[in-house]
Amino acid sequence: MARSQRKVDSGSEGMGESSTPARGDGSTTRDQILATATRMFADRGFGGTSLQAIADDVGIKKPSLLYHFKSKTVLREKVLEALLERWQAVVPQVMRSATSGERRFEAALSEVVGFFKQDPARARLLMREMLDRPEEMTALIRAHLSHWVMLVTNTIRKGQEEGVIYPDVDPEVYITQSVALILSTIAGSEVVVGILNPPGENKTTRALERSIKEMVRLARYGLFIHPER
Amino acid sequence: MARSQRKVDSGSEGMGESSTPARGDGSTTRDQILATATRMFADRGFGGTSLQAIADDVGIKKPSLLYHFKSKTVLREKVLEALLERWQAVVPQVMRSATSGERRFEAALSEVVGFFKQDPARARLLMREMLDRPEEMTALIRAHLSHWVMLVTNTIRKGQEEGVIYPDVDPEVYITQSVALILSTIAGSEVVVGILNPPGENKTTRALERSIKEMVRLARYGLFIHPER
DNA sequence: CCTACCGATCGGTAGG
DNA sequence: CCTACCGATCGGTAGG
Repeated sequence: MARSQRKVDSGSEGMGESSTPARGDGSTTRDQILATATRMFADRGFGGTSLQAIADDVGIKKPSLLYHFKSKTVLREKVLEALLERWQAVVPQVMRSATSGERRFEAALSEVVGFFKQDPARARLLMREMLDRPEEMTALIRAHLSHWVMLVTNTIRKGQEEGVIYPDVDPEVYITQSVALILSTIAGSEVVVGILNPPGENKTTRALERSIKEMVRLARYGLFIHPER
Repeated sequence: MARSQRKVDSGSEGMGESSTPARGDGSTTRDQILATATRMFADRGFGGTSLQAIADDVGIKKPSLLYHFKSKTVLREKVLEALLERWQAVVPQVMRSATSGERRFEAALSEVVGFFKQDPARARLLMREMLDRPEEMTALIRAHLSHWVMLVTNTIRKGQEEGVIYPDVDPEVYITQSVALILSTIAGSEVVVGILNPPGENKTTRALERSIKEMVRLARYGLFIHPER
């Protein structure tokens, strides 16, 4: 079960900040804790993950973990912060793609899909937070995503004025639905793949690609009056 | 916090089966436990719900709960069974609606939506199970839903041959996506409503209706070549 | 970053 | 359906 059992030989030279002790692979203990916690919270949920399990996987003792994050709640907050930071990094690229036109729309969409496909734990984690703490999640989205939502909303409205997007699309709702679709496609991929693949072999990636393709199609056909084929 | 604190005065007349002691409202203790467990598992997750909390809410002691369900795992299984039984009850009606045509498609869709809207805990519960136990969930879906999925798949294929449904729709995947869309719309409604409604007032139902309407539109426009307006 | 330890709570059992 | 109780594990602290 342990992830990196190697003992850290540098234990007491007394001058490095303990939050950034050098590792062979360049990752700090703090980063390792965040990475493990992200994965475990996504897989088993916050309540279903013990600090002990995280500490074991990182290869430290529980009190050491609590030195880096002073409570389990703080750890959860930091995990979410790290996730949202990574998201903020891809937003500009998404926005550049989304400014207009169907081809660009598709590029923007696959940018978002890529963000979650690159690390499916992100999708599962966000979904769990939505279920576990809807109020906090709402606040978080308002703080970090409302600007993005507004921009996309405006782009859709422009498309409606130009007559290329269905006039009865509800832009804001459309966006939330699209994101929900992406999240559940990635987060639920294990189940969907299991349904698509007859009991026997599991061509996981194939079924996932098939799932993503249909999702993008659904998003496009629901938006553009004359979707390109 | 307690739901029904009233003491059951009939404690020892010695002849009724303990699994069906009469209640004023006609529900057995067993049913009350199932109902409370369903709601709590949906709200806080299986791991986040203690048997103590369920027992408190029902108004009995924990060991009494374990008399009705011999372990927490068994309780979870029975909760899911009860949910799937209710689902099986609406399937015939859905199928009758879905046999052909756009109007009928819409009726079938709103039948499914109604099932979850009637008790949103169902959507949250299924979503959590998908995240917590993907393998068991896959098996459960295969056992209880594969027949339904096959029928809808065939209906879509027929529509494609008749030229009313886009030929590039992937029927099986389309169905899973639609269900995912319904589930996340209902299960995530609290968050979505929070996003749609500016910080102040919360016209919950209005925003939810708006969300459901757009969801149905998305499903229709993604399926039919010339959607009726 | 560790050892040693805490009170609280967990799911579950014995026995009536 | 209850009282009484179990060992295990939980998040967290003291102190180094």
